[in-house]
Amino acid sequence: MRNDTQMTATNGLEYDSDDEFKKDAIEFKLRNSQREENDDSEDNHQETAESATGNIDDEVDDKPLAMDGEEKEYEIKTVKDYEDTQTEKEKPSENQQIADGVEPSTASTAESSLSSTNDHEFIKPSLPSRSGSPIHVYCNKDEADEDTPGCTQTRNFSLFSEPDAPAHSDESPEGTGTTNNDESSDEDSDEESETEESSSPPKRRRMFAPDDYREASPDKALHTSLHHALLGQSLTKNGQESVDQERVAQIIYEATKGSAFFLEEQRKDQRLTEKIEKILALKAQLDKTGYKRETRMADEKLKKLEATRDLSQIIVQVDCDAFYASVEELDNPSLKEIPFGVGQGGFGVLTTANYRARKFGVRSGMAEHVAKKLCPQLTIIPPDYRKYLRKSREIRAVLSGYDDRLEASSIDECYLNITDYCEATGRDPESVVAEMRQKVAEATLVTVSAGITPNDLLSKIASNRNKPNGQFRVLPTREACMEFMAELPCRKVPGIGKSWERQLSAIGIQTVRDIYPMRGLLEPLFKPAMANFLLQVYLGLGRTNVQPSKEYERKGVGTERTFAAIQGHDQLVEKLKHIAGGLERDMAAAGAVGRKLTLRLKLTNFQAFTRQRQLPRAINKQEDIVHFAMPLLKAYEDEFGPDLKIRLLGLHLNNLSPVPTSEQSHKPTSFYDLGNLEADIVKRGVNMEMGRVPSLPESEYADLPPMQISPRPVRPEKSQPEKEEWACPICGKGVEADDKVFNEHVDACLNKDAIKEVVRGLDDVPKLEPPAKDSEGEKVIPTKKPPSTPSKTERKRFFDSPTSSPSKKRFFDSPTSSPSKKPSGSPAAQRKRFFDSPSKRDGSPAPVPERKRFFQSPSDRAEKRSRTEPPDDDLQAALQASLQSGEGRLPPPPKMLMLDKDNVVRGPSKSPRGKRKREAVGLQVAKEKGVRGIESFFKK
DNA sequence: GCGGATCAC
DNA sequence: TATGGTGATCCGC
Repeated sequence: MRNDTQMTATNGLEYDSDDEFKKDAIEFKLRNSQREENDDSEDNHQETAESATGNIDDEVDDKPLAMDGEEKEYEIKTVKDYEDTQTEKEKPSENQQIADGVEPSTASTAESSLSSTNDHEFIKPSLPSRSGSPIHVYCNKDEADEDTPGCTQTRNFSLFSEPDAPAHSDESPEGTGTTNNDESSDEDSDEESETEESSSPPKRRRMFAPDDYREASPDKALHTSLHHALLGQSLTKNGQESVDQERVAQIIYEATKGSAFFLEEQRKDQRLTEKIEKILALKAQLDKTGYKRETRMADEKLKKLEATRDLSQIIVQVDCDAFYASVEELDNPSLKEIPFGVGQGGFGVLTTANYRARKFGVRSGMAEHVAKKLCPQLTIIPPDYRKYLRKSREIRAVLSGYDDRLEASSIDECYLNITDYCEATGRDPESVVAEMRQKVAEATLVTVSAGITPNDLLSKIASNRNKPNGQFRVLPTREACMEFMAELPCRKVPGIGKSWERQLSAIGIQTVRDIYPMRGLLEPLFKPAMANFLLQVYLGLGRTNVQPSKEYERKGVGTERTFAAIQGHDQLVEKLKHIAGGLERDMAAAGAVGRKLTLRLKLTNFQAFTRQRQLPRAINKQEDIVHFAMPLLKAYEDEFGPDLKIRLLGLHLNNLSPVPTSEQSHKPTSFYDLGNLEADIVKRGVNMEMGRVPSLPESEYADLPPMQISPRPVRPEKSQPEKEEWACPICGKGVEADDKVFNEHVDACLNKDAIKEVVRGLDDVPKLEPPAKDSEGEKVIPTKKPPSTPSKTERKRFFDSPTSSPSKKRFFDSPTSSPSKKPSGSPAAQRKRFFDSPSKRDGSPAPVPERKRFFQSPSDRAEKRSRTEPPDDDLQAALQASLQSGEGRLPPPPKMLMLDKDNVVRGPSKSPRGKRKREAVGLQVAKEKGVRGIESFFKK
């Protein structure tokens, strides 16, 4: 029954539709359009246009890099489909509780066999330390992974089957010389993973060990590491599981090789390699001298952290499946049958790709030209952020029925605390979430995945576990949480990216479980913050407070743009003014002024630099920005000379404080006086009438509500008259300094007809009454709001702002963390932010930070972009501007060395920075002059 | 405090 | 021909 629904005909890639996007879409019409992506003729080397570019013809092949039972997946689920499958699958299992007894060993054996048989020697075959404690399994469905104790998962419909096993086994490596050997053992591993596919954790089919380079020859090391680096950060995303990553890596490598971008990646990778070598040296030393004391200290730390564990909350993370792609498919169902990505086409990067495209190894964040090599028939359609935003709000409207204080962490992700809801309704979390997802699917036709656990960290990871269209629960027990984390490859942990993955791998930490034996080394080898973070990860701790994003304080506002290389004072200044203009708009929208200005630029060789200065006064106007930025620019010009050639320029303002109200409320000059999101939308509407909205370079937070900006003298705050009033960003009037009162007032302002009219339906989180009213017609979801108990409500009101993007900071901010941490924010923020203490949760009214105000900010970057945008000049910038979102982001770190080493050092300043910069110049100049030997250039 | 790096999305 | 933008944190110096 899994494939029933679909079976898509893959051919006829031609757009049959007349959809609007067709016009604008930049499509890379597949050359062999008649070819099915499934074409099995293995040896078809595409001799398509790519050949022009040479090199990789032999490696490329039009067939997907994975071929398993693909076809079924991509169908967009209709409500009907949903219901059908839903009933059969979920029904029976719901609530079914298969308790207990599965020996943990099940999992560990499966896992170890997996890792040991796999091609990666780098995965420790170890994993001995398994708490022998009995664990119980709580499964909902047949395919539930029995190896994940304490967890339950549900997949409602099988349209999206688990990524099946890869089938490419045979034609493995071959490819290019460098990388294969060591990894070539993967034939068998493929087999293995095939059979064990259903087993444990997310596939760990990484083809390149981040650090096995150490065992390889230098040359090979370079390639191995670099390949891995070039795979990009969305490697771990869904839809990639069955892809032959090695081949993908090879193609990417070939397509990238030699470019400026590539060279910079190499440089970065080399720096990291050196850093790791130092770490290893230190480790060797510690191994010799022993580190028992450190281990003891780590144990102490663990004990303290353990004491902060809070299992009382039910935190749900909801994540849309291939969001942008899904929305596009809704508009144009024919897209379901072809591999496509959302991007500007031609020379940008993809913001997302549908599952069909992912089969080819295409991922978000990937350069479009590279994606095209991986999948010649890939169609690229331009993004329509308004559309996504609308859909996003529809989804939130449904979700808000379960937690009206949900936290939107991005356009397609939300955190909810459904503790109250479950309590009030007496329902079980899983059925609640299943229902929630179903309602979302019915109302919006978009499927979402969810993670149900005691905290945000676990939920974030869990929601990915059974994606797409599935849910996964980790029971609120210490054992379940730890087991869940234990088997996880570190890279899956939010906060651990490419760099940390390599560093950890280097000292033998591949999975979270491996952290424990190394606990004593963490602090000495890494920094306290990271050490602390890792211990929390090991314990499976995370934050349990969920609150509207707007309650987080904003720290800075910035604008930057990439463009065709420019050079020369005049051009630089002109560009600077342009960027400053954009920043002024963003600042206006943010209702802020800043006292620290940062100028950032990227040379044509991709090396980036920043320089900042404190300002004599807070500013937010283009004129001032340009004025104060000029010296910074000048400094660069002086340093680099007339050869300074850049591809990106950016300006950022930090140390924000709200625009003086006097100033603020009296300038009806622009839409921004409305001071918020809605204003932007209004403006956008205007733009709309004039035609296409300039590519909104959306980014994830596009839809985030305004954040707060504390009044500046946050720190000292002496003379601050007690906060009796807060200024309403809309009407400018002072309002009682009470969260509730204030927000109500703001809401009221926002509801004013004029604005409301235009913006209707676009509220951050639409009110509950008319939930899905305008959604696809029929089904109106009666998302009745759960009667929230006062006490819990109080919990939610907790305001202790984690000063920042909650998702990041929390990691390094342990409850017990060192006192040193700067409270960045009002003193009130000094309190622990991320781990609510039980007492707080239970009602103590959140202490309101001093003079907290509700200032709007360009929370919605999409919109910001839309207004800010392409003042003619750079079309390119506009294109570039449109970016990523729904999914991954850019390529990661890199690897090997190249020039330098030695030389370069000469010259006056020996400061590392100076050194680097000169090197940069040298490179740039050398390149321009066609100088071959960098050394010689410098020496002369 | 600054500049570089890393990370998320 | 040719790899984004925004915001935030941490680290080394």
